[in-house]
Amino acid sequence: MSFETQARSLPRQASRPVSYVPAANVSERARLSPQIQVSTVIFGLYNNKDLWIPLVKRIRAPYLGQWALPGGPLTAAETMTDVAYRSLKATTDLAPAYLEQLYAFGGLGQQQAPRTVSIAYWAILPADEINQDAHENVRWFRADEIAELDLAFDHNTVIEYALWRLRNKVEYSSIGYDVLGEKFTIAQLREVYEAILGKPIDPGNFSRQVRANPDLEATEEFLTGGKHRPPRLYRYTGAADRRNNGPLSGFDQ
Amino acid sequence: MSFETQARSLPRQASRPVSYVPAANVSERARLSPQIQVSTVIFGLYNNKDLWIPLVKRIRAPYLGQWALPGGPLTAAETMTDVAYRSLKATTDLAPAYLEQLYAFGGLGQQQAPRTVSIAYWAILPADEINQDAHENVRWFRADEIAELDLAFDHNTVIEYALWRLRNKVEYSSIGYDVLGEKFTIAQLREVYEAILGKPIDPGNFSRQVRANPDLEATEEFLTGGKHRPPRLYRYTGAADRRNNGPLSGFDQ
DNA sequence: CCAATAGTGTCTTTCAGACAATATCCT
DNA sequence: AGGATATTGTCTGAAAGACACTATTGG
Repeated sequence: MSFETQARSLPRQASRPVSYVPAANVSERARLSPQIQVSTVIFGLYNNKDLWIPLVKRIRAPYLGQWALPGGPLTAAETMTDVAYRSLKATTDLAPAYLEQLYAFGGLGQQQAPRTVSIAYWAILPADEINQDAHENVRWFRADEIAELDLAFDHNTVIEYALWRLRNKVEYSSIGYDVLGEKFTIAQLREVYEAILGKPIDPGNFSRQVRANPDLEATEEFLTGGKHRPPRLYRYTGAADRRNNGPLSGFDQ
Repeated sequence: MSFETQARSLPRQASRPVSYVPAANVSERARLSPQIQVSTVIFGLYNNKDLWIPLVKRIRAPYLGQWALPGGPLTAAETMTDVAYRSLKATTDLAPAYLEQLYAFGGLGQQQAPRTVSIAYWAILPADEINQDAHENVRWFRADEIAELDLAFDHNTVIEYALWRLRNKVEYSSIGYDVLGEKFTIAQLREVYEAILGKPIDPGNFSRQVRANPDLEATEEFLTGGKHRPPRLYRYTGAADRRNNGPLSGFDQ
């Protein structure tokens, strides 16, 4: 059986074999190879209500004076997550509840010399307190308002993509639990989801769905102090599971 | 209302503010910054039946003589996809039906000097013919058999992750259509899915589900020649939609 | 007619979501 | 008691999957 096919979504080029890409010697490679930069989109849940992102004001060219993602250059002795943690600490003083690589950006046509490849990470901070005034040259912005700003480099795109990934991921991974403390109420978890997704969720349905997860363990404690029926506290017992990042779970780069 | 929380999944460090990561001067950066390598996991559908991946035999240290993903160094004048396309051409002579970035790998502890960051891409080839003997030092392996090999670098991990992404993505993106020609039968599309997912799919249910997609247009042509009722040919009219890569669709890096 | 695949019908189960009803605390 | 949120109950509709059945060709 033979089915003829025609056009393709990408042009098919018939050409003679090209030999395997040759390697340059070390000094030539140093001249040719772009620099590597690590940037991090940091999501903070302020009062469990809204999503905020800290940006840093550029203090040198290019894009001097514009807002940019925190980050720094990758040196030979560090992993990329080392650099990501370092810029997290420099801008927020907090350790993230979750950190993962987003994408490697490295188009040409940037206003930069030497040419730079930027590895973007995204992180989410624990949900209690975030000090919005800790550091100079750092300002927190609501995630939804950033689209209106004109950021340095292609950082508008990076943030838009990070937000998309976060909102997708909260639905099927454990980051909702990572953001909370050891014990939490279903309503607190729901607030995290609502803040990330930016929309209200039916409390009854949410409670049922979430409690169907065998990794969620009911404690015998209840949270008192509200002027209503006290909600039960739960604990998340799920292992670092494959769903978060597939075969890359726990892979520290 | 105040909910006390305790432990976290990652340790919280209270520490004094760290100043923003300083930039080194250009010559120092060249010394410190790792080299950038682009590698590509190429998926080929041989006879629409199985998934195959081409590997290249290393002809220099490190890992001399072991199988590795095709790739090459990133130079200042190229985009990363340029390099990916180039290694595609060098190993298969075919243009891919789909190409996307996978992950940036750059852990320490590699047997390499200078330290290297490797940007991995994955690609899938159109589904008709694949010449398995075109190039020297290139050999095609069944995707499922590669786990038993001992590849160079961390390429076993890279391939495992690429396979995971491909299998996830075929369910909700348009790559199934991208692999086929302009007109195709539902059975051909099903074979692509079966090859990628590695399991049989019920023909009746698959047909219904796929035809529920408004981007699939029935033509008035039928494919004759089989010794059975001739199947109708279909055409995919979907635009490059956001579902493939979220806000990054069409972003060429 | 028979073999083989295309395509349809039907039934079951699962799950998300809307929304009403009940439970239990605080003041 | 009344306010407020927690938690449960019930219903509906969408969608996936199992599987039987009909349709249409070539031989």
